[in-house]
Order: sequence, then C-alpha cells, then structure tokens
Amino acid sequence: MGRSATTLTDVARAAGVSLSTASLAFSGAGPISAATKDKVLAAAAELGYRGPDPVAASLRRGRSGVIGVVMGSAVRRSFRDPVSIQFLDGIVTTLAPKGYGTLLLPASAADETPDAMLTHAAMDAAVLMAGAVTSTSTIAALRARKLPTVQIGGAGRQGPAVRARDKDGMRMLGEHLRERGHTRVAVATLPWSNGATSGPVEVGTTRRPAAPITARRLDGLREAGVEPVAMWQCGSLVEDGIAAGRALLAERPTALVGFSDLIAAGLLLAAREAGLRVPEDIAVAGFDGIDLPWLGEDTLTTLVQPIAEMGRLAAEGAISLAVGGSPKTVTVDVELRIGTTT
Amino acid sequence: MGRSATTLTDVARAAGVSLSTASLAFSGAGPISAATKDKVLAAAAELGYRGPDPVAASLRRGRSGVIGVVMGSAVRRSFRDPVSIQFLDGIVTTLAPKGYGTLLLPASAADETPDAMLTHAAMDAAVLMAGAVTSTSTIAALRARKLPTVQIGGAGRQGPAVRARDKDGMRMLGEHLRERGHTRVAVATLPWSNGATSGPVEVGTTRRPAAPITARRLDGLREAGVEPVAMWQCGSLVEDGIAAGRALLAERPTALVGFSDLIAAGLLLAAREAGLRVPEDIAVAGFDGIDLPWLGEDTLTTLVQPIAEMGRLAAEGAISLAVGGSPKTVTVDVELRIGTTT
DNA sequence: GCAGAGGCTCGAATCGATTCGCCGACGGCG
DNA sequence: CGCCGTCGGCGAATCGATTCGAGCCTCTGC
Repeated sequence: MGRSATTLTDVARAAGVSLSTASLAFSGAGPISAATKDKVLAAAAELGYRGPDPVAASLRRGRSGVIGVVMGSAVRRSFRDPVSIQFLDGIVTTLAPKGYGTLLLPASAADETPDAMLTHAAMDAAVLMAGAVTSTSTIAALRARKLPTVQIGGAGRQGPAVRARDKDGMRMLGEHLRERGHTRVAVATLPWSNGATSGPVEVGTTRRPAAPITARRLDGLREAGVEPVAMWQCGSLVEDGIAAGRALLAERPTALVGFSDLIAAGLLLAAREAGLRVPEDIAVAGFDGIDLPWLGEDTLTTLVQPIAEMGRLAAEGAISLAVGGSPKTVTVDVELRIGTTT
Repeated sequence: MGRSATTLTDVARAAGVSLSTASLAFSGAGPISAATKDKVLAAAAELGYRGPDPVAASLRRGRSGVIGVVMGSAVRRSFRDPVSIQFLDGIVTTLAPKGYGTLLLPASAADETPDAMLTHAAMDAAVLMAGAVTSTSTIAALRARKLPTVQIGGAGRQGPAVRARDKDGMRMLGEHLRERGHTRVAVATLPWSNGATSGPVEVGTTRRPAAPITARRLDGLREAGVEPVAMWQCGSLVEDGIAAGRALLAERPTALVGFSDLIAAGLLLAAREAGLRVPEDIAVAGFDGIDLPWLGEDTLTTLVQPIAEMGRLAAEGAISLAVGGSPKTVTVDVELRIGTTT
C-alpha cells in the first residue's frame, strides 16, 4: 500500500478516540454508538484515510480472504479453452460476492521450478484446475505450503474434488450411437498422457490412457459396447479436431466422437470439408456442452457438464477449506444433449 | 494462514540463532554464512515450517506483490470475450515470472455497490480492462483507495493507459475497402454507450457514440471517407454479429465491417446463410486479429491488435506503479491483415 | 438514594516477519 | 604484539490493524 501516510492511529487521534474504537468504527464488529462512529468516519474522510490496510487486517485475522486458482500447465492453452475459462468464471462469480478474492496462478510447466507466486502468495486455499494437477512440481509446491486445495475435474484422491460423471456420460453417448445403428465409431481423444503430442493411437490394444480424464471417457464408451475403429489423441482445440477428423475419416467411420466440444467442432468441420452430410453420412458428438454459435444450422450432440456450477462448487469447497472445514468430494451428472449432428 | 503452529521464531529457536538471522536465511537479503543458513533451513524442515508468512512479509515490506485486474462490468461477458481473455493471459504471463500475483476482480455492474474485494483486497496496483472503466462505482471505489491503476484500451485521461491506434487502423481498413471499390458499407459497431442494447443505429446523423472505442473506430472509417449505409450496434458476440448481419444485409451493402472479429465472424456467417459469396458478392472485415480456426477456408480481413503484447505492457505499467514509478501511456499500432474475405 | 445492569470505550497484547545499526571476533598488516 | 577492517550475527523497533477483558458512566427500578 506504499506511502499511505495516514493510518488508523492518525484517524483515532484526530477523532479523539482510541485506536480500538476507531477500528470498531470500520469493522463494525463490536458495540459502538452511532455518534462515535460518525465522528471517526468524518475524521477519516477529513484525513483522506483509505480504510483499514487489508494486509494488516489479514495478518491479525490470520486469513487473507484470497483463494488461489491454479490454471493448467500450459497457461496459454488454458486461456484458450472455454471450459477452463467457464470454470474460472464460475469460481470468480461465486467468490467475489462472498468477499473472497481470486488469485490467478499459472501452474509451473512439467518440471520447472514453480513460480514464486505459487509458493509465496498469500492464500487461504486453492482450486486446482484439472490440467494443473499433472505438474508434479506444482503439487509439491502446494503441499509443501500445506495449502488446502480442492481439485476440479480431478480424481479427488488427495483431497476434496469436484468431478463430473463423465464415464457415465460417455456410456450414454455410446448407447445413443449404438441405438442409431453406428458400429464404426472413430474417436478423437484428449491426450493419453501429460504432454503427449497429437497423433494416432493404436486401436485394439487394451492399454488404458495414463490421463484419468481420457481413461474415464474411453471407459464409458467401451462400457456401452463401442470399440473405436480408429483413435487420435489431440488437444482441446478446433484446429486439432480438424486434423483429427481428416485422419480419422480415412477409416470410413459412420460416427465421430470428440472428447471435447472444441475437438468435435473440428471433426464436424472436417466432415463438412470432406463433403459429408451430417448426420446423414456421418454423426458427430462432443463433450462439454459449451456454446458454439458459429456452427451454423447445426447444434452439436454433446454431453453437457454443468461447468459454471462445477466452478461454483469448487469455490464453495475452497471457502469451506479456508475457514477450516473439510468439504467432501462432489460429483455432478452430465446430461446427454442430442443435437442435429447425430 | 490459519493453524500455522510454527513460525520463524520457532525455527530460530530450534536452530539456535536469532530471529533476524533466521529471516536472513530465507530472504537472503543480507550477509549470512552458508553453515548458518543450512542450519536454519534444516531446523525449518525438521519443524515442518512452511516458509515465511506472505502476509506478515507484505505488511512489513509495505507491498503485497499483488496486482488487481478489473474485468469488464458484465463478468460473464468478459469471460466469453477472447480479447479480454487474451489481455488477461498477457497480464498473467508477464506478472507471474516477475513474482507478482494476479487478483481477478469483477467490476461492479453499473451502479451497484462495488464488491468487497474491490475495496478490501490487498493490491499494489490495478489494471482496468476497457469494459470496466464505464462503471462509475468501480472507478470511484478504486479512486477512494488511491490505488494506482493503468487502463487497457481506455483513453488514458486519468492516468497511464495502454491503447491501440484503432482509429488509424479503421482508416486503413476504410481505405482498403474504397480501393476495392466498395461504396456501400454497412457497419456492425460495438455499443454506442454503456449498457446500450442491440439494434439499429440511425445513419446520416453526426452524433458521435458516447463509448470512446466505438467513437474512435467509427471516426477512423469516416476519415477514410467511408460513410456507412447502415449501422447496427451490438455486443462482441458471434450471435449478435449474425443478427446484425441479417439486418444489415437488407440494405444491400457490398461490404460489412464488424467492430470486433467475433461480430465480423457473425456477419460472415449471415452472409453465407444468405447465399452470398465472400468476397465476390460481399466483403467482410473485422477488428482484433483473434484466431478463428472454425471459419473454414476463409481467413478474415481484420485489424490485428497485439493483444498479448498490450497485456504485457499493462502488466509492466502496473508493476511500475506498484514500485512507485509513473509509467507513461503507451500506444501500439494495429496492423491491417488482409485475408480472403475482402 | 442506591444498587444493579448494560452499553461504550479504552489499554494492551498480538499477528509474523523485515531491517538497520551495533558489536564481537577474527585475520592481516605494520 | 597491537591496531584496524570486515564479516556475520543479534536486538529492537516497526509495519497497521484486530480483539478481548476490564472499567466507567449512565439509566432504570425499587
């Protein structure tokens, strides 16, 4: 707060009351007569007092009122991902009215030393966005600080988490596709492991992805009896989806499934590009339920996650942690929204 | 930070050194022998000390190391606007490595009382995103705190700002369109005033928009001798752009200009929907230079703002303010990128 | 008129570190 | 052998508020 010349002590002196009384006038946490309060406030205005120093108050109170939000490892990528952004939105809009601040923290990349902020910023608790969980150095840094955290999209193995029943969702989608008679389903998955590069994934193997999200969603499809005829792993980007689509179409699938809506949108564009009619020639489905107003006439068949709601739940969990509570892991349902693409 | 049983005092005692020496071992800001330092660090590890309390350190240092970022009034809208997000991205990625934290603050809506965070959070300086500037209560709250701020996209009238030469850019675009022989240009502008609703704007009037961004961009077009045959004001959303496009096409323009790329994308979709070939039947141009990988074959003619760079400049300005400097307003060039749509 | 009961105010301790000036000891040099 | 410079460690003040128990003053009720 820099050169703040005037402190509460000055105000108290000017108002002719004690420091403690002046404090009460601002915090309102105690009995104080209206007259005295006005006197203090007037003196404060007179002196141009900025209000109680938040840092000093935090020190005394033992809580900073700040919740950290650790974005995915690749900061730039997180900022391009509408799902992360909507999580963030849900978090901020929940925290702000409750008087909590949101501190944005980039997760350190794979094994770099974590940013100073991660280790040195004042926070009462933190929310870990799915993508960030993979960076071991980030987790280690947080644990070293003994900072309570809630994961969003994570497994909830090491503490409270907010997660969606994505396996169930994918099973529903798989069943939907089978009902529609699709047997040749090609899938553009999320990366199989942290830091994997885009490209084909061998099918017919029973290997499970190392990345939990990818694994769960794939499991869901398989539970529905859908065994992909081709797979391609890629990031949640339209570009990657287009590339995946071009590659996957070589296998002549009758349905394309993207593990995110952005990917699915890319698949759809690739299908259109190939001159295929959707859904007559090929079906396309995604995951997330984000707004894609630019798809034109089509609305994507997708599994809708209550994204903002998950952000809200994570924020509430973090607040609970901040005040010493121990929130439980929350699991939310995803809903199959059938659009015009299947 | 809550139950932190162990403090630096405990560590010092355990290590058999004084408090001041223990502090030096962590901060490194003073002469200390390697042996002593190791001894302290070992004692700290032994006790499970989390490191110096950031809040206490901030209080003593007089700086919190946190920069606030005030997002546009309509939080949800800001989070959907890729430009805001990329500003934020540029800001975060600049601040983090320099050891500054980014505190996300939703601006209060029009005339509501500002969120507690705005007035009570610990910050050394703040960045005001363009959209947030309009909310008077937000500005008032910040001013009352005497918090130094840098505006992004603002006028820079009341302090340092980072701005783009958008008028010049629009002039270049106007000239480009005239060179291509366009005389009937319809424009989908940003809102003319804070809180304006979407809809037609009367042309032929000399009225200037109250919103500075809208005004500057329109001025630019006019300087190039482009007088719109029709105008529609709307938010920076694809949906709004589509609606604007449908309405504007009634005037049979030969070119459509959107004041943001999202709007322009909507215009393009509306044009396609109307069966018009782009650019043969109608030209489309935007503003911002964001990635729109889903436009298919087309690449939008647009004015590229160096968005991340502007975020970086704003962040550096904020840091300068935080340490007591007085950064100047920075103005960056926009570049006309000619795509396939004109 | 007095005792009791509230309602306000005030003192003082405390939150956990940073930092500056001072001092002791040790080593080099005359 | 003694003096001075220097390096490293120590004490104490300080950052700016919050908060609780103690005390005072006034009002009420008998």
